[in-house]
Parts: sequence; C-alpha cells; structure tokens
Amino acid sequence: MGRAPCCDKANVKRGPWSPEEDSKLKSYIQQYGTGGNWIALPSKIVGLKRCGKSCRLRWLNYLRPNLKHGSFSEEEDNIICSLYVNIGSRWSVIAAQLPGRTDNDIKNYWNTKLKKKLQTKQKKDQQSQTRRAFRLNQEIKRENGNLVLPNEVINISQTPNYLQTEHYSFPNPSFIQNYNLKEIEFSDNHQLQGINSQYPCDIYFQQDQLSYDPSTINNINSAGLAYVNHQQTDGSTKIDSGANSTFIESSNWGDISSLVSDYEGCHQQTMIQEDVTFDESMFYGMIQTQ
DNA sequence: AACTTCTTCAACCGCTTCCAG
DNA sequence: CCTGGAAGCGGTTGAAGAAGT
Repeated sequence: MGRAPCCDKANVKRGPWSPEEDSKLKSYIQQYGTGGNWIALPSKIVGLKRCGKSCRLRWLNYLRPNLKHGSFSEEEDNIICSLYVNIGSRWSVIAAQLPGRTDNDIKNYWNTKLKKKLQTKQKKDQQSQTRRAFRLNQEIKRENGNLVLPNEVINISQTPNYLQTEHYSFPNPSFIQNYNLKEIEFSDNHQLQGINSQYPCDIYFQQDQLSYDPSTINNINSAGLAYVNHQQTDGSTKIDSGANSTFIESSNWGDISSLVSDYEGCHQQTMIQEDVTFDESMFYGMIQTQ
C-alpha cells in the first residue's frame, strides 16, 4: 500500500502551464494570497484544474514577483560554487543567498553548466599543483646529482604487441633522442587504463585526427601521461587529461614543455608531424633511456 | 532538407520535515 | 509526546529547441 496521492490525478491537468492558467493563478494569489494552504487553493480558482503542489511550484519558480530569469552573473557563479563546495546540494539554502533565484533554477544551472565549469577549474588547479610538485622533485634530483641524461635513440615502433600504424616521419628533435619511441594504436581511450603497467613508458601521449602544425616543446621527462587530442583552430594541439597521481597532466604542449624546461642539457625543439592522417587515435609511449 | 543527438529547464515524484491539534 | 496532513526539498524526467551530421 503506497502513500495516498495529494490530489485526484485523474481530474487534474499536468504538463506545461498555459498563459491562461498562469494568469488565473497569479491574479488570484495577488488578490487573496495563498491562504496558507496550497492543497486547497486550486479549488478556489474557477477553471484551474491543477494540483496544489503544481500551483505552489509554478508560483514559487515562475510567477511570484522579483524573480530573475536571465543568465547568472560571475558573482552568482562564485557564490553557488563556494556554497556547493561547503554545504553540498542544499539548493534552498544556496537560493536564499541569491535574491531572485529559485532553488530549482540554481539546481538546473548547476547540473547543466556550473558543475562542468567547476570541474574544469579544479582540474587546472590540480595540474598546477602537479607541476609545482614535479619541479620541486627535479630540484631535489639536481641537488642530489643523480640526474640521468639519455643519449641513445632506439625506435621500437615495430613491437609485435602493438597494432601497426601508418607510416609517418618524425624529425628527431633532441629530446626524442632521449627516449625509445613506441607507437601504439588503440580503438578507444579506455584501453589506456592498463597501458602504464602493460607498456611501461615514461610518458604517453595521444594524437587524434589530422596532422598538426609544428608545436614547440623543450623536452619530455619523467613519468607522465598526456593525451594529445584534437587540433585546435589556432593550430595548437590540445592535451587532455591524466588519470592518477603518477601521471603528469597538461593542457597543451607548452605546459608539457614547462614541466621539463628545467631539465639540464636539453633545448627547445620543434616537433613536426608531416601530412599524416590517422583514422584512429595514435598513441606514443616514450621511455627514457640511459 | 531530414534526421539524430545534445542541451536546457519546467514540471513531476516521492521522501523528509514541520507543525497544529 | 504522538499523529496526520501540508509544505519543503532534491533527484529525476521528458518535452522542446538547438546543434550537429
């Protein structure tokens, strides 16, 4: 036996409100108020076949005076994010801090836009922290005098375990000479989950889509993961994500470059991919050699 | 132009909280 | 204190429009 319904569902209208219904509800409430009883309200309004709950929601979220209906300001974004981080999804409490905004509005806005915006920001913060930690680690290494500078190139792109990829040319900038270079082709990103243990490399990166314009990079160093994704309209290449603490995350080649810019003995190089088209994502794994 | 997929947001559902009796 | 009914609340749904193919 379930809970008794708040109204007779067979005799109430549902779905979007018409302008006539809005007008009836609004003018009644403005004239007589709600009477403190939403359930009883619709029966007092001639021709309005709506459930009391529906009337309450319509009034609170749409019809009542002084509601803001436009887009959210930067300041409102900040307030919502800040409160969400502190108290979670208590929308009515959050709405109380934003005059003219309803809890429903804020909830929808959060779920469709703000959540993504905050996640992006947190990711950037995390990347920044990772970079700082990495640089500190390098300083320690340097001070301890155990920096290893590789000097050998071994191309192992024909490793049988990897699917054969299309031929391409690499210009061999000096930083690449410090690594074995593996080409690894996968059908989807999920296969990367096990890549670090299955094909241990110092850094992985991925290129999707077409060839890209020359991008600059100083050198690549230490453990890390970079996904090189779609070519950007400005010709730069976007690196997307890294998944756990042993990975370096970066948003572009410049960031990777800055991660390793202190690396002794390496110089800024230009990496060029010439007129190559890939049907699938191409992954490169680089292993630092001694 | 036609179709599919994605995004938005109003509205609903049902559980929890509140409060009068 | 207990109970029942209404309000409050947050999660979810689905229609409509936008964007992509």
